Amino acid sequence: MASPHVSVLNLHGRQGRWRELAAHYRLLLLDGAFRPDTFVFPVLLRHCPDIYLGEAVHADAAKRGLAGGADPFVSAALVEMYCRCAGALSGAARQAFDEIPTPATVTWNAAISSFFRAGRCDCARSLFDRMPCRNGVTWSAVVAGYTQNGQGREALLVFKKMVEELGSARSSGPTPHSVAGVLSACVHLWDVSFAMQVHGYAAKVSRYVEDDDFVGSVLLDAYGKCGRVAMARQVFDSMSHKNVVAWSSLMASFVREDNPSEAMGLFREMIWAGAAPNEVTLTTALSACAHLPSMTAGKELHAYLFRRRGENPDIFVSSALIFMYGKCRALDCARSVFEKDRDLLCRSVTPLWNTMVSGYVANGRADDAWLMIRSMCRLSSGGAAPNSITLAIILPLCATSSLLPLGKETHCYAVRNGFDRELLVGNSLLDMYCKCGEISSARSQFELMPEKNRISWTTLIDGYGMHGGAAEAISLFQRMVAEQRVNPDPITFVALISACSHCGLVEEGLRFFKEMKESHGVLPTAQVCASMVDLLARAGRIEEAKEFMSTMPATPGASAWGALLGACRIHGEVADAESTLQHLLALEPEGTGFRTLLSNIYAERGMLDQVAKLRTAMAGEGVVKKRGYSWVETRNTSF
DNA sequence: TGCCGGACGC
Repeated sequence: MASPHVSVLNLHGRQGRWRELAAHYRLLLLDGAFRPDTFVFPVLLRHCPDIYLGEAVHADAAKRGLAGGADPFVSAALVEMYCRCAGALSGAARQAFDEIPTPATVTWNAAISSFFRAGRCDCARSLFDRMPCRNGVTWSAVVAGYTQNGQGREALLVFKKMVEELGSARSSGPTPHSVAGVLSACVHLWDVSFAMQVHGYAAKVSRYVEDDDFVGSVLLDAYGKCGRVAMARQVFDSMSHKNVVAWSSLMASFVREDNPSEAMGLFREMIWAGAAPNEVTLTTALSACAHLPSMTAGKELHAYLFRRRGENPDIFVSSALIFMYGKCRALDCARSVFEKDRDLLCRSVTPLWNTMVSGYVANGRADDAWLMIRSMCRLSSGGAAPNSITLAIILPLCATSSLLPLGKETHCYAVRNGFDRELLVGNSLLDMYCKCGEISSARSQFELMPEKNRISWTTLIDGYGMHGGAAEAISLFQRMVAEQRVNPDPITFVALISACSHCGLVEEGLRFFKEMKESHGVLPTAQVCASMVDLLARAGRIEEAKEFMSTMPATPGASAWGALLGACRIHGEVADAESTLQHLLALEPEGTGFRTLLSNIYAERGMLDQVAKLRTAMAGEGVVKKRGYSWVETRNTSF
């Protein structure tokens, strides 16, 4: 008669209330008729919060003759508990598994998943390889396990192995779980062609994509995240039942590809279709309003939220609301949402503070951002501890205003709290030191980083380029290629070619452009082409730059023409400057900087009539040049 | 009555 007790214990466990669970268990023990059995111990083990209590439960189970492999379910739960509570350091989990004389398939599966959750891919794999009889759950557990541990390539290999062993018979073929799992791996790897293969394979052997809304939503999410929104839309349209995840995911894809109005259109379509949006959908819709940006649509959503939830805010939704108001330059509205929801949310609300700070940063209100940071640190007055995201928001502020002392103070905070070892913070520190001109500090920060990605390398290459260190930039790039841990992307080449450009190393720049396509498989973007135009034109090879622009793979944009105009100024090429300006004005009619640049070219050549004509024309069109300003700091006050 | 999969913010 264990079932009613198990339900009560499970209820407490699912709500994370171990103390109540343990109290209920002790109460049950007082009843002489109660015998803890094979159903009770797994519940106790699954929910116990730490290794000490876990060992106590283990001892209790042993006393009642249920441990040591006597019961397969208890043994599986012991494996799970030791993995969860002792993590990667304990052999107890492995020992608990080895004690089971003949594990059932579910026991193998549970143990494999537990090892993956503890990050012990090696143990999970050795169990998988030793398993006498695998089922569909086994394969999907291994695919998901590798994906969750960041080993997407391994997940793909296991999926391929599964297809080979099971064939494509519907009865024994891929389960919906394994298809969904491998698609997550494709997203991690950004491997859209494998996702397409999985799609084709699933379509051949089943109707999962159309009939299983879970698989459909994972597939459309994979396409969306890999930048194939049109394909995501096709999958969405083919789904016979569109669940809330499918709607939200497609909306998010539109926002990601900078098409927020399409996302809002989809949101309205969803409401008309009678589907109910949840917190995630609303967060995504708010994000679309922020990207438009549309205060009207955002306010409508705010009103809808208020009617719907009353006074119960959700941290994601509140954060999105603050972000939306910040993007609409309505910082007072953002601040009032922040003040109210910060008090209503009883949990840690650091993300809310972060969003508010980033709103001030995005609107150029650096002083307000710093005031918030200071009050965050005063936890006694209702602040929240700054985390690594906070640091990534404020470090660029130290860089743009060249507030090096504040940057260093932030660096110290990061070191004291262990955030400096995180990639995001490490890259932000690197960028801050580069922009503040402390290139040697940037270098030591780079060398100290335990983990580096493409952004780390590119940031430092760009930093050397900005400070005339083309030789260091080139040797750093060569080291990046030699180490083969990360691949360069178009941005890396922009940094590298710009470094060559600033030092007049035209031939090297041309060589890197050639290598980019031929050796690294990186396709030139508009930005890369603009840096090539800059390279040639800045060195006075204006004709070659123009020739490059007429043959370059991307259509020349404002940055390419702007680079040409800048070079015309250096080399006093008035006629070229005039024709270049016409192209720029066609692309950006509102641009005032370019016209000012041309007027400076006239002025430097003594062509004062032309200067006057241009200035009059600008005034006639109502074009006003933004006033430039510089930033000075003395005794902690900025001017 | 236990094993595997999904969407959102800073």
